Amino acid sequence: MEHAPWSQKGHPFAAYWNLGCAEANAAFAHLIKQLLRETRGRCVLQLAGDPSAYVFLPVEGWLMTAKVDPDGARQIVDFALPGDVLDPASASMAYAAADVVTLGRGRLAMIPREGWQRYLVAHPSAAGLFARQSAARYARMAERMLRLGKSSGETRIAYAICELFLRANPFGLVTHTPFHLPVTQQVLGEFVGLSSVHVNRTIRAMARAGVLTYRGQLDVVIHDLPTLAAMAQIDPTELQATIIPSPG
Amino acid sequence: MEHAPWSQKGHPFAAYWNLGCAEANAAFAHLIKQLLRETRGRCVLQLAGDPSAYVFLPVEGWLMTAKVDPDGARQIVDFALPGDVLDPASASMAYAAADVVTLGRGRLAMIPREGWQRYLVAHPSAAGLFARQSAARYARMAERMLRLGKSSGETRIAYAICELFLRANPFGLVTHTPFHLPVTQQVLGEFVGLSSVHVNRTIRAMARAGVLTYRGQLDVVIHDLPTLAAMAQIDPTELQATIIPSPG
DNA sequence: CAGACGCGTTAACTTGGGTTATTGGTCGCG
DNA sequence: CGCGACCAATAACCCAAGTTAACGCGTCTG
Repeated sequence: MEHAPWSQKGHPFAAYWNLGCAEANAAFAHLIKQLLRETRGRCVLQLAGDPSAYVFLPVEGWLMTAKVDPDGARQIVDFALPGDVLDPASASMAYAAADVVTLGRGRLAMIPREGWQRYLVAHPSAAGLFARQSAARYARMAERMLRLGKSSGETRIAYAICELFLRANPFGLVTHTPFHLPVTQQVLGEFVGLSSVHVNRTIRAMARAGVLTYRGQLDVVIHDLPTLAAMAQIDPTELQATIIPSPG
Repeated sequence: MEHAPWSQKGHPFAAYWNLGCAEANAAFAHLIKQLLRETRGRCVLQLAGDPSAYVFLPVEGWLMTAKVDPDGARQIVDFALPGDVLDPASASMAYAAADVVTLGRGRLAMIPREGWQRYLVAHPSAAGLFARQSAARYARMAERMLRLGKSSGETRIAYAICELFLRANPFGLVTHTPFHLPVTQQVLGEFVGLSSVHVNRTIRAMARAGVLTYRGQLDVVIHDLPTLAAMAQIDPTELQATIIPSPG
């Protein structure tokens, strides 16, 4: 196949949006070609309540959608990993329901919503993939709401790590080898609804129990996936099937 | 306009799915005509993890999507009110991400997912409304995750009542008059992630403060919407615009 | 009609996790 | 190089919400 500008061997992004149809791939490449931009640091792309004209497609690095309450506390609603298409629209479609923020350095495409919708209508295989992504996002949010509402801090954190581990490694459950988790303990706390202090307490306890280790600031090694999965109250294979959209 | 079998004056359901196009309305009526069924009591229509072939459309009464954890604790993920279309699919599309359960007596249509998708492709105005509904659901879940992760019990309960009040009254913010809230305190607790005891404590306190009253078991009268909205940390008009899809 | 059940209500006691504060390490930058 | 910013780590204290238990009421049902 033609080597599209956004394609990269072994990269989740390329695997997701290779639709096995040269025409659709070309249309996709054309859609995002002009729109790639670099990001670094924490950078707000969209504010909740502001007019919303774009969908966001991270190519490298992660995005997050978040909401901030009047006291300044922030809740992360979902992460978008490379290949995910993130539409922050609220019920009115014209305004955003949540903030969109970058995490560290990366590249992303901002695609005008209308262009994106035309692309979906023209390419049913792309529409199918987007529908699977949307269903996956719903399943993830449901799963996380269960943890948020009913589970202990340990379970919430174990679940979050499992989810992000599965999403960051869509091709297999590789343990004993570091995977990159570009979130500080503060951010992890904003994701699971705990203070950063309690995140720290809990992760240290998990490390002491031999479940996982940090290699440097942002790389995690899972030593004992069965125990981690038990803490998270999930079955890894099953969770993968429900929250990871099958590509192409 | 022709009086379709599902149409009913002043009913939210009819307002949502009157697409202002006779052909689309007829196709819609045809789609659900054969599939209406009555429900009563708590009744499980779909189990998480089971094969999922239908989307659910309540016509009278509410549905809920929920997840149950290994200890038997339940978290309600979202409610579906008359006119909402509820697709419980997970990432794989073939299995359900959550349980679907009825609340009390009502009527609903179970539409095979494929038929529903064909209908959306054939009728862009319906697809547009469905997209707005999906965006509204996302906005609601984001808003609720913020409360679930970061807010006090009082705020969560006030928010839940505001959300359901707005959704149950899509045509205006009518206070001082009872509206029907077909959920017990137990269920409300499962919605906001609190024990039923704490839900009771909090609602009694709100009643003592003159914010709202119960008329009978399931009908609520809001006396002081500004205070309730302040407790919920929202602006009612703004919230309405972000979580209620505009009809037709 | 009597029993059982579900629901609302309240009280007494316990605990998980928030809050605040302090220390030390590491990175980026003037 | 030294400063400031950010982050991990840990301790001490406290409170919001969970848990358990008990009682009353309405309603379904055998």
